[in-house]
Amino acid sequence: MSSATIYDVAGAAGVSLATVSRVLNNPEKVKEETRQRVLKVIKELGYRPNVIARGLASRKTTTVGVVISDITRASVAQMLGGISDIAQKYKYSIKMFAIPEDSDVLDALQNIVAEQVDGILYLNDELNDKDVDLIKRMFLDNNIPFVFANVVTNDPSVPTVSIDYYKAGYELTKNIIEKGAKDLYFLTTARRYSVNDKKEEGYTKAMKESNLEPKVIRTSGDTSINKPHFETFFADKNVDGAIAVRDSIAVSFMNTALDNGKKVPSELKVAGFQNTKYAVLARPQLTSIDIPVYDIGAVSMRLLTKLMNNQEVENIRVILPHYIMERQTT
Amino acid sequence: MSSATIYDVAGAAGVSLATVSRVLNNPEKVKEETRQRVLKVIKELGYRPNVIARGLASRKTTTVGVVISDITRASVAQMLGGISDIAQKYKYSIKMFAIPEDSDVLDALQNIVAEQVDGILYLNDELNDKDVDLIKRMFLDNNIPFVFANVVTNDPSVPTVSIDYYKAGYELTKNIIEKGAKDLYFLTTARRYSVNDKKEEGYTKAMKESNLEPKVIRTSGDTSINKPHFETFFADKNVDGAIAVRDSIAVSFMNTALDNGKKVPSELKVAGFQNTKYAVLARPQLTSIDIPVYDIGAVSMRLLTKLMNNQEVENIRVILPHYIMERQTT
DNA sequence: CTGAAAGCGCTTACAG
DNA sequence: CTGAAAGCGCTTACAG
Repeated sequence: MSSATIYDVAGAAGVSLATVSRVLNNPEKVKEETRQRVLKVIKELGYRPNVIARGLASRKTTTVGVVISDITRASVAQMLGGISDIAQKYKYSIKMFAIPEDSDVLDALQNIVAEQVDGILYLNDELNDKDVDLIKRMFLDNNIPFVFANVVTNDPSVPTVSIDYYKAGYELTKNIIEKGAKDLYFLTTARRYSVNDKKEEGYTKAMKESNLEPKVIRTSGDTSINKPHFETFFADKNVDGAIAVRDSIAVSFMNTALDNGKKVPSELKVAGFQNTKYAVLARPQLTSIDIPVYDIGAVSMRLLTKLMNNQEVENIRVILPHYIMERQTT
Repeated sequence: MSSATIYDVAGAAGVSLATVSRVLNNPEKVKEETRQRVLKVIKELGYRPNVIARGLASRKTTTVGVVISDITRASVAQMLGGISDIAQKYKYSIKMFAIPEDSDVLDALQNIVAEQVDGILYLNDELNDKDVDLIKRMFLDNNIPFVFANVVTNDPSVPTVSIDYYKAGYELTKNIIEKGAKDLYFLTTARRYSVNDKKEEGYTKAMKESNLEPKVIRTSGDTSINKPHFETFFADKNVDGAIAVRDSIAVSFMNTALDNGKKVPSELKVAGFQNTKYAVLARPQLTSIDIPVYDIGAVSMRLLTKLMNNQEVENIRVILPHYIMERQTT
């Protein structure tokens, strides 16, 4: 039942444990013949090195910590998919850490550091620049490589993979203005954080360029709370367009509009961000900014492997391309 | 920068490292006064035990492996949420293992075992009884506790947490028949596996009880492939009802029906399984079997902790309650 | 209640 | 190219 150890292999192959270790880690240093003999025994015994012992001896765990603040976000699963695929390729394991809502983030991160991960991936959290700075310092103090995935910050020293949210917000707004919207609203989350702020800046810029008044509505990310909020909206406001920071908010807004007799897209144009399944399954199908979520995960993980191995990295702030997926709502 | 070790603490507190270890693991064995002194030093130095060294020495890693075959499934994120919350409560870390599509599952599991996890959670995979049996034997051989979450099997010795899919399928079908559907189809995945097979059995039973002919359509789980498939459907078939094994399939079928001029629910009743956000955001809103996905994750993890600690478990096959969330499509 | 010592299963200079 | 030995940072009988 309990699996074979390196001693068992050494004994059966008639070599020292050091040689077995070399066969696994530095095969070129072992004579071909010996190597084959050891490899044969390894296979026969079904030996797999105990990664914990290896981790302690080598001070490398080949494990990365993935920090997730809100696991229910639609993008998390896809991002994890990208991370996982690349991690597998480079033989890294993934330890997942969900940070509970109202906990001390820095303390939670200390614990993650104590887990001896070789690097940390910090996923699309609702962080502002100050938060990022605090977290960055903590990682630096502990000398642990890190990458922020889908978190934006102005600090040029922070490794980041994301899209240009400012530009995306700008382009999407321009696009909808060109299609005729004038009373174009921007629906964002109540809580302010950098990713959504960037989208909003782009929106505001585009509106002003067209001499239109930016109108920002802050609402809950929770679609079930949105509905009553949106209901009151149509009673007292003129509105012929809406851009929401998430597809789910866009769809929920659109559904309320439809229930209130608005025609989409002729009377009201709607668009979202992320291009999730919601956008495709909605009727009419939702126009949305396509964000390469899987790629953000994959590229982040790739960047982290380079950082962990002290490889030369030309650019630690990667911007991935986005595009407007135009559908029936605009 | 590099954090303090147990030696540093012992030195600063004027005790042996054994005592420091006891303060952490068996505090009742240490004199109050000594304990306080050690605790104070621990806090001052910001000492956190190296979990890798602890794992090697104690042969317990307080880490569980979570095996996920298809991370893009809508339910995975929620299930991970439940798992994570309970794991945190019992101080377990989570290592995530995505099993690549066409890989050798048993070999992948061997690797997970080599990671020295204390237990394994196997998430809602598309497994049949034979697969489950193979996997179970592997875990047993390696003497590692495990729980299958949202996987059903007839083997009474396999710890499982899920809902009664047979009953759910039966009840949902009955419900829709009572509302008048006669040509009621069942849309399931091309690949056969136990969870969907159970739903189908329940459907078939209910249809036969009402002297209606069961009609099962196997289609892709991929909604983008479904559409052309469904298009041909309305050309040559009478259909006044459809139950799909997933919400996304149900919505995609309904949308095609709507495009083909069918009225929902008067001419066609539609229902799905899982009660995801898709069901709520769809128009008309979809009737669906509510599956407590978060709870399945949480209860699985709780069960696993008991198994890992050799606690008495009254029932290793937990069935959680489900209900029919009736909405506008039926 | 506390300490000295062995051991967990590996890696890695250091000799040879 | 290979082996003996130290060490990674802990836990845990065993003495006292």
